[in-house]
Amino acid sequence: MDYLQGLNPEQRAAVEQTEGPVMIIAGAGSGKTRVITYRVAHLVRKGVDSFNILVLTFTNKAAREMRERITHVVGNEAKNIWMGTFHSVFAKILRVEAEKIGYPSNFTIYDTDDSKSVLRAILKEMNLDDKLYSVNFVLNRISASKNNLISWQEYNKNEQIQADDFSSGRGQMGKIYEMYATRCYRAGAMDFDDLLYKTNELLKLHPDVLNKYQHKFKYLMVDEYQDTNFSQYLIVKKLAAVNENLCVVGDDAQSIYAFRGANIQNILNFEKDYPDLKVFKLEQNYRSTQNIVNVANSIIRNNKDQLKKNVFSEKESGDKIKVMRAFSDNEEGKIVAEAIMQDRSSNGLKWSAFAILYRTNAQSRSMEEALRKLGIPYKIYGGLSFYQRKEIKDLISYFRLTFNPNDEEALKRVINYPKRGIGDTSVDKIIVAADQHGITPWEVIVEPAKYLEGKISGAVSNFAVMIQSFQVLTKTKSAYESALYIAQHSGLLKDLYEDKSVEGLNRYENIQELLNGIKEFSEREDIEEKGLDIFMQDVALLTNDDKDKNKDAETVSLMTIHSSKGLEFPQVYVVGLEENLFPSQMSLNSRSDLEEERRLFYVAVTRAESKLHISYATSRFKFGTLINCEPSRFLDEIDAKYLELDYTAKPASGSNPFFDDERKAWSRDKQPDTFSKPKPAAAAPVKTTSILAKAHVPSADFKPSDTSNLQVGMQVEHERFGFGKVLSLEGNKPDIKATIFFKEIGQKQLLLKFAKLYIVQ
DNA sequence: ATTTAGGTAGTTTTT
DNA sequence: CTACCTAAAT
Repeated sequence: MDYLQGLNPEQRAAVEQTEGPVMIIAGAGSGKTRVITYRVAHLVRKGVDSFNILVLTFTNKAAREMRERITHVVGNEAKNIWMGTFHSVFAKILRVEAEKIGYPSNFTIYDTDDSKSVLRAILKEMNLDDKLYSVNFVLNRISASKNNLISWQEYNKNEQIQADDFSSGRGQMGKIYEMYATRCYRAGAMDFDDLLYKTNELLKLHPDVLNKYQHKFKYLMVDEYQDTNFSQYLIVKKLAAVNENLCVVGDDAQSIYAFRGANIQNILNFEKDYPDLKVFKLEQNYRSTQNIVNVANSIIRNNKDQLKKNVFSEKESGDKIKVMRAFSDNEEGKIVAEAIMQDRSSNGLKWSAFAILYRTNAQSRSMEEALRKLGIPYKIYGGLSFYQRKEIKDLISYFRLTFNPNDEEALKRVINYPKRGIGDTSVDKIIVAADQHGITPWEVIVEPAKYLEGKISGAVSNFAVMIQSFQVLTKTKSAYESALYIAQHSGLLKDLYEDKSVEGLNRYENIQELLNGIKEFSEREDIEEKGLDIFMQDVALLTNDDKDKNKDAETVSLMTIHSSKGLEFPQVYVVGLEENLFPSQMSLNSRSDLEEERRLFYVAVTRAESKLHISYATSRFKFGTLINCEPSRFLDEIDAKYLELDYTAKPASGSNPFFDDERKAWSRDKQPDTFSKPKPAAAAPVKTTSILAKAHVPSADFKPSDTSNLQVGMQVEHERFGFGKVLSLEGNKPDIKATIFFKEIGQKQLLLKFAKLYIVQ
C-alpha cells in the first residue's frame, strides 16, 4: 500500500473510505486526480473486481489520463474498469440495449452541426421568423428540455412552458421539438443529449436492464460532479441505488458550465439524497503560492451560493499579482508579450511555462499579433476540432451512411459530393416523397420508380448502388481496407487530390491522417473486432485533444479560461478584465450568472503556480467599433494588499486622437488606488457606423416591365436597388448587359434577361 | 447547377 | 471585423 504514503491525512481518508456514499470537495490544486486514481487503485487492491467499477469523467482526456495512472499502480487490471465520459459510457450501453427502446444498435450519433442542420431544415419548412427562432436558440431550448428530461409530449402539455413560449412569441417551439425528435428517430440518430436522455428512458422503462447495471457497477465514481446536469444526476442516482457505493468528486467553486445545463445544485444538495454521506474536504493547495491562493479566496468569497471551505497554501508567499493597464486591445497584447519576453529571460523559463487566458476566443487575435511581432512561439488551443473539419465529416458521412443508410444528415452531405449531378432540386424531391410516404429518403433512393413521379436521374440509382456495395464490402474487410476503398470509390479522395490550392492540400493531408488513424485501429491487437463499424461507434464523441500530437511543444499557450480548466502553468496572464467582457455582458442580469463568471475568474487565477498577471484595456474594438472599457468589478473585489499595479504602459503616441482624453487621465492618475472610475455610461460606442443603403422598398404596384426595348437614359426601378437611370447598354440579344446608376446604391451592371426592372419613363 | 455577393449575428464548450 | 449562411447572379 505504498501509494498511500504520499497522501495527506484528508486525501488518505478519502481514498480509504471505499464504502457508502462519499463526497470529496476538492479545492483547486488539491491533488484531486491523485485521490481519484488512488481510490480506484485502492478498490482494486482491496479485492473489488475491476469489472464492477465505473468511473465517469467529463472529457475523454481525463478518462485516458486516469486510466494510465491507475495502470501504473495496479497494472493490467485497469483495463477492465469502465471508465469514460458519460456520453461514451452510455453510448456503449445503448448500443447493446437500443432495440429495447426502438433504436437500431448501429444508431448514428448526431453532433451539434448535424442537429443544427436538422433544425434549419425544419425552421425553413415551417417558414418561421428566423429572428425569433434562431437555430441556436431553438437548439438550446430543446437541449435544455432534454437535459431536464422533458419529452416533446410533456413539453407540449406543460402549461408553464407553453405560456412562456407564447408570451415570447415562440408558440411553435413545441411543434419544432416534436418534429426534431421525430426526424432524429426516423433517421436512427441520437444527438448528444439523447445519449443521456435515452439512457434515462431505458433505465426507467426496463427495470431488468437497470437491475443488470446496478449489479454490474458496484462502485461508482463521478469526477467534476459540479458540472453534471439533471439527466446525468438521475442516471447516477439510479445506478447507485442498490449498493450506494457512490463517490462524487468536485469543487462547487469551479462550476463553470451552467450555460449548457450543468446544475451546481447537484453538488450543493448531494447531502439531501444521502444523509449518511461522508464528506472529505481537500483544502491544501499544492499548486500555487500563498498570494495566488489568497487572491482566489478573496474573489470567491463574494459568491453567496457555495460550500464552506478554506483553501490554503503552504508554499512561499510569492510575488504579488501584477495588474497591467493598457489603452487598447492591441496595446494589451503588446505589454503582455513584452512582459513574457522579459520574464522568460530574467527567470530562465521555457516558453511553455506561460499561458495567456481570456474570456472569449475573439481576444486571441490581438495577443497573437503581439506575440508574432516579437517572434514568440505560441499555440492556440480550442477552435475547430479535427473531426469537425468539412473533409473529415464528408468521409465519415460515407461511413455513417454505409452502416445506417437512414442517416439523413449524412445522406444530404454526400449525395452530391463529389459532384455527381444530383442537385438541390432532386434532393428536395426525394425528401418530399419520403415525407409523403412516411419513409426515409434512403428507401426512396433504393426504389425511385415506386415513389417518384417522372424520370429520375440515373445518378441517384448509381449512388444507391455505390452505397450498397460499401455495405457488402465492410462486412468482411478490416476498418482500414473498407475506409480506403470508400475514400477512393466515392470519388472523394480524387476530388481532394485534384485541388492543388494550399487548403486543398491540407484537406488531402487531413484525410490521409484520418486513414492512418483507422489503420492504427485495424492493427491494434487488444481488440477482437476491427471492422469499420466498430471504429465508427464512438468517433462522434471524439474531440480536439483526443488527437493532439505535439502537446509538449515549446510554446506559449493561448486558450479560453473554460478550456484551461484542469491545467496549470508557472506563469499565467489573465487578460481582458473589463466590465461587459469579464464579467460578460450576458451575465449581468442575474446573480447566478454573475456568480458563474466569478467562478470562472477563480478558475483562471488558480491555474497559476508561481506568478499571476492580470491585464485590462481601457478601449477595445468590438465588432468593428471602438468602445470604452471600464475595469472589471472583479478587480475591486481583490484585496489590494495582494496586488501590484503596473501602469507604466503609455498610450502609443500620435495614434488615435481618441486617446487624448485617456492620455490626460493617465498623466493625472498614474497610480490610482481604486479601479472604479466616475461612472461614464458603460461601454458607449465611440464610433458608430452609419447605416447606409437601407433596403429599398419597392412600390406597391411593382412589376417587372418588358425590357426588350430598354434605351439609354430611361428611368427604371429595381426591387432591391431602387430607382436608377440607364447609363449604357452593351452586348447582343439575349445577353444584353445594362449599366445603371441607382440613386441609393450607385452604379451596377445587370443582365437584362435576369434583372427584374420596372420602366418608370 | 454552381458560384459569388450580400446580410447578419456575434460568450463560454464537451459530448 | 469576420465567419457563416442564404439568396441572387451567372
